[in-house]
Amino acid sequence: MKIALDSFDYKILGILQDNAALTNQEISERIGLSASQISRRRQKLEQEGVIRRYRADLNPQALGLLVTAYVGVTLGAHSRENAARFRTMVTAMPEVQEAHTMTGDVDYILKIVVPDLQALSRVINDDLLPQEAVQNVRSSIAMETLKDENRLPLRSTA
Amino acid sequence: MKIALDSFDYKILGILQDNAALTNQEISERIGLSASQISRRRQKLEQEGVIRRYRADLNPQALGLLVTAYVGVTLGAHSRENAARFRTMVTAMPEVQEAHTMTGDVDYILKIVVPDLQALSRVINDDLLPQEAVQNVRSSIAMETLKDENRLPLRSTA
DNA sequence: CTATCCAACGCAATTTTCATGCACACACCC
DNA sequence: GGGTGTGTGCATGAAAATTGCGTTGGATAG
Repeated sequence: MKIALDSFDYKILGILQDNAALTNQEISERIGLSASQISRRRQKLEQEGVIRRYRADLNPQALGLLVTAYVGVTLGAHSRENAARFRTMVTAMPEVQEAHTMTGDVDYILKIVVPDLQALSRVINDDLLPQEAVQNVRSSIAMETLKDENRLPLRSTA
Repeated sequence: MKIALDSFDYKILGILQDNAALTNQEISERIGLSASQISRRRQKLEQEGVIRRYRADLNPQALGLLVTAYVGVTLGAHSRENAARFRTMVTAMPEVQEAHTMTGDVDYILKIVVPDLQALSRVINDDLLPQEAVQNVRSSIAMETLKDENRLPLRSTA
């Protein structure tokens, strides 16, 4: 199933990506399309899976989550089961916001958000390092976040 | 101004963080508080800045954004202006989802999302490397994303 | 122990927003 | 030229959010 999006769809996505609290009427006024059409197009986009869901974007500072860190994990040449266990574990850890397998010298990169450095240390020493599969862990702490919008770049063409 | 949150607030935040499309009535049923109170508490949380905004979470695959990369940037010992220019530039680049200044041997980590490897190469060679301040760039590509929910870990206490 | 106060609560009424049936317009194909 | 299909705006009915209001419960002071 091919998904065809026109420029109205892109405009709607671009707006909703920044502010999903706008009413269809407000979106309507910004892009010059009736509110009912906005509604129908949104339904389509949701059904097609282009819009995965709607989320509240919380302020980490206000919640006492002051430390963001990127942790590079290297796995040893271990059993498939241990590696699988590592992935399951990491996926289930609430402090881990993102986890990717990477090309290059590091196998995994984890984005971790915690209240303070002590909590980071706990996560690394108690949760990550004890795992069989883990050979090495290198963490780097974000001192200042310049940008963290997780806004996808929508191609302007079409 | 100290922000005091009780367990109802945490429950609301936890739910909205996963699904902001739920009605107050539905949230009400899940946590045992009337819909009108959910509404009032949400207003308070929004006003206090705990809830920053509501966003549509888009599917990168469906939009042809197939490549996620983490790029570590090292700055040379250059002028303050060049460094500032770098930060401005990076903040304005749509492909850059996140940008953090880091502790350790790398000055910045950028999370970049692009359609393909060619586009990544373009970003690095045309946008990043030509900058005065930039000394070195090392990129690592995400082969598989295990987790990318950007869900903050809300402390269960209180 | 009781009176008072204040914040939080639920209910119900109001207002806003959403969803959909319907008729029309435009483009494309036969 | 006529028919078909997709997309559109308008208007209506349904659903949801918001808010006024009276009440409740817990803390504090007398």
